[in-house]
Amino acid sequence: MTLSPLQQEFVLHFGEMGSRWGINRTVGQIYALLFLNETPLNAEQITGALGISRSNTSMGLKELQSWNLVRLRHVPGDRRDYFTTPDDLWEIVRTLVAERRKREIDPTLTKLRELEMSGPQDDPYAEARIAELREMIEMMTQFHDEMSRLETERLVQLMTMGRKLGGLLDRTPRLNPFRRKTQ
Amino acid sequence: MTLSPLQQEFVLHFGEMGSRWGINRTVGQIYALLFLNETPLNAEQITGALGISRSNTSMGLKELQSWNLVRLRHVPGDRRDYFTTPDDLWEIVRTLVAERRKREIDPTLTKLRELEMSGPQDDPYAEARIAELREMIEMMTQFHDEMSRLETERLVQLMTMGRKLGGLLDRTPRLNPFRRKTQ
DNA sequence: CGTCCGTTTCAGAAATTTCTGAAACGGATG
DNA sequence: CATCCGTTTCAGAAATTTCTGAAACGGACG
Repeated sequence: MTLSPLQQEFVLHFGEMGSRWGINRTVGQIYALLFLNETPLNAEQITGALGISRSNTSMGLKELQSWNLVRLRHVPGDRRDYFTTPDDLWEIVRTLVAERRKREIDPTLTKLRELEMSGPQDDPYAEARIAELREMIEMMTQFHDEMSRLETERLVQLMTMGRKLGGLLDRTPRLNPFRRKTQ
Repeated sequence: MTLSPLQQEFVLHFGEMGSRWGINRTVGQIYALLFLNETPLNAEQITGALGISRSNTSMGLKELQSWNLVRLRHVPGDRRDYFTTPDDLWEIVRTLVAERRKREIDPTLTKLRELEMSGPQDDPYAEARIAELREMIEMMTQFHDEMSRLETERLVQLMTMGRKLGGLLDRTPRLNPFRRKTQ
């Protein structure tokens, strides 16, 4: 497996961005490589293409699997594991958002609820701040839950509506009985 | 400055989450501390409360300022810098999203455009994949641009509408001339 | 202009994360 | 049940990130 200059550059970029994205360089590179390849790759091919150790590849693939970012494939008559990324970019984004929420938001929401459970602590400002934060996070996660139920087509439709969404609120009185401005 | 048990636990949690959020422990802790305190704190107070070095505090504050996550205040007759977080949680979220986009998305969007600029590379699948990715990111960043123009109240309104948004698409034919299903 | 009070910088130390090679593991097959 | 082929684990090495203390800096004030 040798990489085209295009693949090379893309892979290196994903490697560099890896740490900002909460994964490491290798994981970023492996993902990039799979993303650009139509045919699934096995661990040996990945190892060769990226010039990393076999065990590093194994770790990286495990990590990507824990993120649900890769699909495992099997080739008839070959018992090695082959990996790809989903074709559908929207599916990838959904997964990414869901997994980041799981790792970055949910533990904090749990912690905030715990802190509230442990009763008044004689620090009214902090308590209010924590409650407020919990409420906001709940609102956002609930919104996310509902958006993730939408079919992709609907989601895209909403996104492309863009600014019109704001105006829409005024035009749908039945759904928005408490709007501030009358038209 | 001594912390209440509530503050203590909140601060430690933010410290632990820091690395998942793309900041480090200290930065997370400083932010948490400021978040829970109504009155602004100076670097010395932060240093004492968290038991870290003065220079570490300085670095952390610099980092938080680069994220636009803290506000600088001055107390009359005192030339030390005092810091707080904005009161408005929505403002905080807006900032967070904007900054993460700047760090995690924009560089990649730039890179993708560069790769496309460098012309056909005799790797049609990779090229198509890159173009597709760029288009999706553009759609999402554009959507973000438009959402960030909305007043907070509107945003909250949209979020609490939740699932109704999906159905809404069918009921607004003027804004959605290409919808698939007729009611 | 020198002192005082606070902030920032920076080089090295400490801690953490990532990566490797070797060994253990596993399960299909003859 | 031994061998073969591939995967996973793991302890130590390497790299990176974070943190510290000391020194440099800066600007207000007498």
